[in-house]
Amino acid sequence: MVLRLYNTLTRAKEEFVPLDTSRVRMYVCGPTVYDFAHIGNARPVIVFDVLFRLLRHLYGEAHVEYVRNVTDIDDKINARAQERRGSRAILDAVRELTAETGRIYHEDVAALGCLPPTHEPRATEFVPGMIALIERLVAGGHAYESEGHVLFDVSSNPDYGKLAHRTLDEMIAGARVEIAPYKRGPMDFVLWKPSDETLPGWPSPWGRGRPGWHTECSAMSEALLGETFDIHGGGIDLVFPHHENEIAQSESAHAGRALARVWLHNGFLNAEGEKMSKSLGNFVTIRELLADWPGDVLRLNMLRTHYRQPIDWTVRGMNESWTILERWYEGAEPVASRRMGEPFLDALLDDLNTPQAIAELHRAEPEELAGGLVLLGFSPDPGRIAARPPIPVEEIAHDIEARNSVRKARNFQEADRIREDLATKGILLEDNPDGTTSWEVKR
RNA sequence: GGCCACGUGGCGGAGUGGUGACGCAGCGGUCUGCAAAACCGCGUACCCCGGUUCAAUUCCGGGCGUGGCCUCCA
Repeated sequence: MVLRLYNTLTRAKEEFVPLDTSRVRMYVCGPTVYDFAHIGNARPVIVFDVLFRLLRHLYGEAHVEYVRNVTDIDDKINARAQERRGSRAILDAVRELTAETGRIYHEDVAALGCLPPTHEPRATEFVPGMIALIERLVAGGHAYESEGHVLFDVSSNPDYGKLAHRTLDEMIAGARVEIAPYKRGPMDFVLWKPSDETLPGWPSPWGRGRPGWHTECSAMSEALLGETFDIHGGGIDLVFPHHENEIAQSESAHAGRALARVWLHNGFLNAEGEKMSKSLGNFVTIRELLADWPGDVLRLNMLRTHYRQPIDWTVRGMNESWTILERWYEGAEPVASRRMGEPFLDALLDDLNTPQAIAELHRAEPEELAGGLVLLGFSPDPGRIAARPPIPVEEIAHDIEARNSVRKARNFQEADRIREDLATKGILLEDNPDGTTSWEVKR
């Protein structure tokens, strides 16, 4: 049983060997809490939840540590809080916004069947560690102060670009943005920036200010997982600059010792063939989807595509996922079973090939089906994906009764009329072999 | 402009140097008053052009197309 993972750092599938099998460590970049999470944000959460579950299966539940941070220091948060602060202090508005958004996020992600991570650090709890990290970088000649900012000197890190697989020259050649006057090098990035009285800020050797985004993850991962850990994950758009910069600052602060050994990145998600964006109006939140679809359906729909491939998120696809899940949940043995098929597990071990694993589930015996579903984070219980209860159940029962009595009288014309009538309301009748009639919602 | 992915049947989606994964839809059958569900059966797909090879969808080169990153972004 060998787990192989595609490492962005080497661009190859590698055998996964933890530094310490009694403490397997994974860090995944979590949400910036200023707005509802959209379905694209759900992809890494679900993908890395599956990996978390697989690692727990392989190494034992007590031996896997999963950290997913919450970014609650950010200029988008400040801007949003400013809009809705009213007469309150900005800090109160920020606190309220991040607390509320964080709560919604947790509800959404739980509905998608994701386990809580082992640790969920918030940036505001780790500011002293960030300052200490920056001080180390300044002392080591990797960072400099300029106009109240502290910047990372990219030229001090010969490895810079190793994750993105791009040289400094290539990046500078492709730069499309004006270079801030306080930067020495065009690719230098901010570790610390000044805050005026209207913004959240913390005292520091460089005055009252706040950390840059990349700094948060470096400080929190070090505090909770140590200098070097096993897996660092996130969306593919984070490869550059976020993860590249995390590597640069962490490894510069740690005498070149690796930040993470394996870097994993999930692909992007499009909606109905188009990039999801607010301007196109196809920006769909997890919350909105959960109003119309069971969380398990969204989860399966996500897992039917390999995590590194792009997904085209469509209503058609979700309907298909729902159909599959209904059949599975009816056929799966009660959840007590934890047995799973070898081909199923082999598929997951091969760089988390969930589409292949799902194909194996279609071939599996009921007990193995249940075991596989549980490992993937599903709850094989028909009630969990039962039709929502919008339906006038009593009225339907009454109609069915009426229909069955005319059927007994062999008045099939009237029986079919009742069936048609219900069908126009989206209710599909099924006459079972034992003489009973059941119904379901037609989609 | 620079860097990087991807292009498989009606649709979704794995995979492989040589017998058409798997699912959804569709069609045929069993069953049924008729349906539905369930079960059984049915499909000669790999963007184009070259090259390597006994053999390429799979490897190499070129082309076309789609998408991503280079700026906040999962």
